[in-house]
Amino acid sequence: MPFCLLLSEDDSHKPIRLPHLQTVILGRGPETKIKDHKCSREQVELRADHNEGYVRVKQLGVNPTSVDFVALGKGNQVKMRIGQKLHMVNQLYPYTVSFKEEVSADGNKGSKRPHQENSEEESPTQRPGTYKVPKSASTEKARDQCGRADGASGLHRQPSPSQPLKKELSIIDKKVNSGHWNQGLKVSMQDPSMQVYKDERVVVIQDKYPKARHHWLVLPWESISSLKALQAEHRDLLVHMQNVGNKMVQQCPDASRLHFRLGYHAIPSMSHVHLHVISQDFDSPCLKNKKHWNSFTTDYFIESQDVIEMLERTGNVSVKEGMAELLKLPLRCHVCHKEQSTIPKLKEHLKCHLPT
DNA sequence: GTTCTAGAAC
DNA sequence: GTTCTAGAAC
Repeated sequence: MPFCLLLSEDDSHKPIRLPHLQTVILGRGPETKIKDHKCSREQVELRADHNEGYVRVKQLGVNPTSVDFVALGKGNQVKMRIGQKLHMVNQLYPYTVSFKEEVSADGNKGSKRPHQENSEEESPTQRPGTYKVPKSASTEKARDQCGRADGASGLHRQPSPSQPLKKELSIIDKKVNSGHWNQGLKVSMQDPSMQVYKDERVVVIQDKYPKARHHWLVLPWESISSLKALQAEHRDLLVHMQNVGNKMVQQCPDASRLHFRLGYHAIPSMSHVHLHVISQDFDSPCLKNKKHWNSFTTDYFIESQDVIEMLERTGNVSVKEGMAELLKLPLRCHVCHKEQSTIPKLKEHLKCHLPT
């Protein structure tokens, strides 16, 4: 059974044991003997994976924690391996990690001790050896309109066990994982190659996984996390977003043949307010499951106009309860309202409503 | 948000 | 046996 230690490089205290898949929070305190007030009491969260041979390092404090001198930023995390150096805060208080085989009392390496098994340890939840690469090739193959799929979300690379110490991968980790997947829109909207329109207030990008032949997202430059954060002063911005969305439709060569809707998801997965502009063909390989379908065809999809009117009426935007349950409703055609038993059958059915 | 896969449904 | 979904992991 391997075990993992966090070693103080300047030997200021004893090694700290990092149990398998358990989070350990460290910072200023007796355990590290750090007294520097730039270091939070809860500066980092560490989680060692003994099977994969890395420690996930997440910065919790305000001041920078770094791995190999690259600052993480609050809330961000990277995987740290043997040979890499962690600085707890401000490039100070250096640490390394070590993974070693524990030698049991009978001298056998790796033998399980009784009553020490736990299900998580014995059945690693992470598949070993998966090294995900951006799926641009397959996505583009599936549909040209899918556009670029360059890793703004859902593309967390993992190292291959055959190359566990390759430093390049750690550097990629830092770049690609610098933020949770739900922050992906903030990355995409800043990427000029994703932008299809921009002005001083908003930017439009193609949805990376379009659920129809035409699917854009209109995002304000202003950082607004969700509908809940909207205030009366945002009314004109929302109107502008809707106008830009309508412009996107007008310039679309299919505008005369396809119907479009403009609206917001009641409970979006991605952070940063975004207006969906989506054609109603739902003809896309990226539309794969009940959640996808119901998020655009039930009241989970809130019309842009309704959001604006609510903001004008009440000064804020509230989302009704029970929205999440709408995602589990049976699959029903949005045109003829006929129920379909499975996604493949629904997709086959939708063909009959496509323009000829 | 997507991917992956166990196991339910057929 | 295969297809499909739901839930976990990221």
